[in-house]
Amino acid sequence: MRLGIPESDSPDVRRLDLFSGMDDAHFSALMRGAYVQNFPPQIELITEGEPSDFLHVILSGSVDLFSVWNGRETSMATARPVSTFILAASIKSAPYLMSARTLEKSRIALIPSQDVRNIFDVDNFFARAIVAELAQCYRSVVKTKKELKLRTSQERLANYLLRLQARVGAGSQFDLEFEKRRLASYLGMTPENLSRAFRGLQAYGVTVQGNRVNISDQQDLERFAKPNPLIDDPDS
Amino acid sequence: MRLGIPESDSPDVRRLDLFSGMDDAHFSALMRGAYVQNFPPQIELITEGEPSDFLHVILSGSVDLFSVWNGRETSMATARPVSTFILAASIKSAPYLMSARTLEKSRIALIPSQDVRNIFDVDNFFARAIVAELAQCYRSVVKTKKELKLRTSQERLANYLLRLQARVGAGSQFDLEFEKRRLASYLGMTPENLSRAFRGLQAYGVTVQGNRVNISDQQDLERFAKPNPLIDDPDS
DNA sequence: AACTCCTCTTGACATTTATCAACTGATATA
DNA sequence: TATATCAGTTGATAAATGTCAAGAGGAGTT
Repeated sequence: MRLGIPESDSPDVRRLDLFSGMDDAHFSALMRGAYVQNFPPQIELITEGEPSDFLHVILSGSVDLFSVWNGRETSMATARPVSTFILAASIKSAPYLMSARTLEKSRIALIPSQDVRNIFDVDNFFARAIVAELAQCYRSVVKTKKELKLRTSQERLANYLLRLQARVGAGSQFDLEFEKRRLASYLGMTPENLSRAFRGLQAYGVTVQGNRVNISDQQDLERFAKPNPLIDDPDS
Repeated sequence: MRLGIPESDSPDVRRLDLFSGMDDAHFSALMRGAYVQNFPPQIELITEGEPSDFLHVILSGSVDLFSVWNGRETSMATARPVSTFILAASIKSAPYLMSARTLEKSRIALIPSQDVRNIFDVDNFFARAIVAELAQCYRSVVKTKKELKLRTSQERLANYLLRLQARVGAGSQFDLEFEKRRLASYLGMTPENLSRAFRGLQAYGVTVQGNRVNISDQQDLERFAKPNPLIDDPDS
């Protein structure tokens, strides 16, 4: 761990929507108080309920945001480069609502929440960017909550596959982005049920071998999945 | 409908966290472009997917925020006085993700989204308040999503009752705030299942007659419900 | 009182989802 | 080569939840 973000990482952070419009001096001030650290896989970065002292920026690797209650655990979201997470908790100085653990070797910048709040007060571009980011996060959770309440597990899987396909810009073949047990948890079902959901989607031309997904009849799958921009579009 | 918010309503709006800290001139500017309107019950104020031209402030009555997909409908949240709704869509100029309908006779202020964005740029207090409000909304959805994924329907009902009891500051007896069919939808279950969940909670000292709820053994219910601040506390 | 409308409840049943245990297949390792 | 490990799958079964149809109980109306 070292104080101040090294030259090599700074441009990656700067490029984020959250930081791209702000004043140079303000950005430098933010970076001066920040750390960058490399973490091995499966490290718990954040535990829900703890005070939120840092805004996290993931530079490489990936991070699972998950929650626990009464001995049960569920995956809430995945953070990937280059983006921030737990912005809301940082801004409010409120305890984290979700825990975070690295899924793979990851490089992460930690910016003191107090610095974020200070710069927020003096930089209108930054303030606007924070608002945009928060609004984006909010709408993203609303969409996943809608999906949970309105779709069966098989429908969630079908639409997830279509979203993944669109995101990686793939044709009929692409790879799952992480292990199936986590995908199951993310989609709100058990691993056993995910297997059965995949098998059920064979009727609509979906096959899986290991991590490889093949969609043989796009139209047919879409007819079943009924994707909707107000749930499935990442923006909008 | 009339242009400009009347004297009688203005203080109610001003009192909101979102507006309480801002400059007088800026507040007046916001109010000048705003409407106030009275709506009868069961009026659809907003339809999801439409462009978000106004920030809504509910002055009296109550509003149901709900969503639809593939012929299914679910209640996502209830807006009550005095608070705003669909702030995120207004800020982003993005389409509404949820529809809104009045549950009862309601008085609602409509502030043009463009005005909100303009004042945001020149009033730092207002900007900070918007960020705080958005962060609050975000955390609120995260909590309800956690509850959906981690709790069974009976557990959700038990914890909902405890939250309602705390909110209305009641002892062992209090009234449900709206009809059971909507409560069921809000909690993510069918009306039939809500009935059975209530019956199941009799084992923990909960009885219902009409809208009247009686909790005869607080400890026992809490032992079953296992409320958790990171899901059930409205603030934090 | 009789009727209507409505929400809520109940019972029977179907579907969905979870649980548990066993098994498969791939990978790594000794 | 044998073995251990682990994610994933499968089957049997259980539990949770949804669906459908019928009935109970209120509130208002005629």
